[in-house]
Amino acid sequence: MPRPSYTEEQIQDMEERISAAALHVFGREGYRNFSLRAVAREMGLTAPALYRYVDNKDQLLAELRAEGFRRLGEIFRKVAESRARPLNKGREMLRAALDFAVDEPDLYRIMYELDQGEAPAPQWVRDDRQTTFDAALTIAEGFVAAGHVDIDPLDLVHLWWIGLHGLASLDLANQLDMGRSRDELVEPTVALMTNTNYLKTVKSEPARKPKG
Amino acid sequence: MPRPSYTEEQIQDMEERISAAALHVFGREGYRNFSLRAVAREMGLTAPALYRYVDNKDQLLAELRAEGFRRLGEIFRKVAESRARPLNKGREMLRAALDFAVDEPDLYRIMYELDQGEAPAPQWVRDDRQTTFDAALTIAEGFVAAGHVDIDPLDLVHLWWIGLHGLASLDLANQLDMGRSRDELVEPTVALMTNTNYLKTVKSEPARKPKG
DNA sequence: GCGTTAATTAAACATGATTAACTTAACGCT
DNA sequence: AGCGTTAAGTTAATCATGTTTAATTAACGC
Repeated sequence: MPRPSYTEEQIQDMEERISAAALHVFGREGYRNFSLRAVAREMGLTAPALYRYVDNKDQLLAELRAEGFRRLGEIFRKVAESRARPLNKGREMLRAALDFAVDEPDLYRIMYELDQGEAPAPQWVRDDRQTTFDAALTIAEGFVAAGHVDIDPLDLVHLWWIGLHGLASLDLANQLDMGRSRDELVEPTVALMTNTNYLKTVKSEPARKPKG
Repeated sequence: MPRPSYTEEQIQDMEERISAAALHVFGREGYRNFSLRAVAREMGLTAPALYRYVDNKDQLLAELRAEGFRRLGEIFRKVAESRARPLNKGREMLRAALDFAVDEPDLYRIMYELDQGEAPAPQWVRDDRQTTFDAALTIAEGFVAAGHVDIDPLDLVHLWWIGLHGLASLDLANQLDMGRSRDELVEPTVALMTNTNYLKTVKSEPARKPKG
């Protein structure tokens, strides 16, 4: 006899509309001025109404972050399933991830600039991240298995991740204004990260004691 | 006959106390909860009092950012002036910068996570950043001049910067929880960034068309 | 103590996150 | 049609924030 709750579809639709609006607001207002009220305004609602679908601001951002990782994972999986040679799969993956950062700067920012020291990401976000990472790891394993390099695949993904994120992050932070642009750096970075000579010797470097 | 203004020293002292308090608060509260009022409380003042020394919140953060770049530049210059061989200078620089990020995580975060898309850094901050970058460039030039690699020094510093920031940033964002820790990645990263075989071939890689 | 002006505070305003209380709308039932 | 029930949404309220304006206090030379 009571008014029925929204169906699962309706709720999901609502959540998607909120995500879309949030992303839109984030892109327009930036990190500092991103507010739930603005998201609500964007949707023609009042802010408290959002609380029926979102626990709080952090959770909404976490939602977006998880979605970002999922999308990136999808991209990785597509590369992994392509019939390119392992060497090129590695390179394509790096380029694709950089493209993702350029195409979805807001999403990328949310993915990586959020839990900096503050509350760590909730487990379900980490799970999505792990899945994405695993897809990349698969590609690295193929790369190593093809005999291109002599390195633990897990080390290799990490190095890829570092190069990838370093370039993407500096670019999005508008710090690449010192003589070389992102476009000029993509290929050198990709080359460095997948240069087989380079990587073969990484392991044989004499160990240095860390720090002081 | 009127009460005299603070001397230059007093003002500078005040500014330093504000910076110190701000950094302290930032470290304690994180980015999201960093507030001028908290800084004022920390100093036993009220928030409006700060406005005599600081234009606004953004400017205070910009101040900290500039100081961060200056400190990092000091570190680079020390390495540059050491009598190590050019190859090792490059490696020491990378390690020193990573140490800096670990020792001053708050400063590092402010340096790189701030003007993400929003208002770009004011010119005086960029100037300090440029000076720091130039110090690193000097080291890269020595590295190249020593014949270790065949690459434009400007490209090389950028690659260094990318690797450096990639690792530091992922670490500070608490994202290195997927099998390899920061400590385990420092040396492989440094090695990759200064491996002479690796870099010699970067230039000769066939160019790929960027993006789509 | 007095006048003057710097340093600081108290008050105020606008915006934000979040919660609580209220209103409205949509159903099943009679 | 009207009632009971409950979901969805709104309004009102609380508290923290950045920032500005109007006091207030403090330190000096006289």
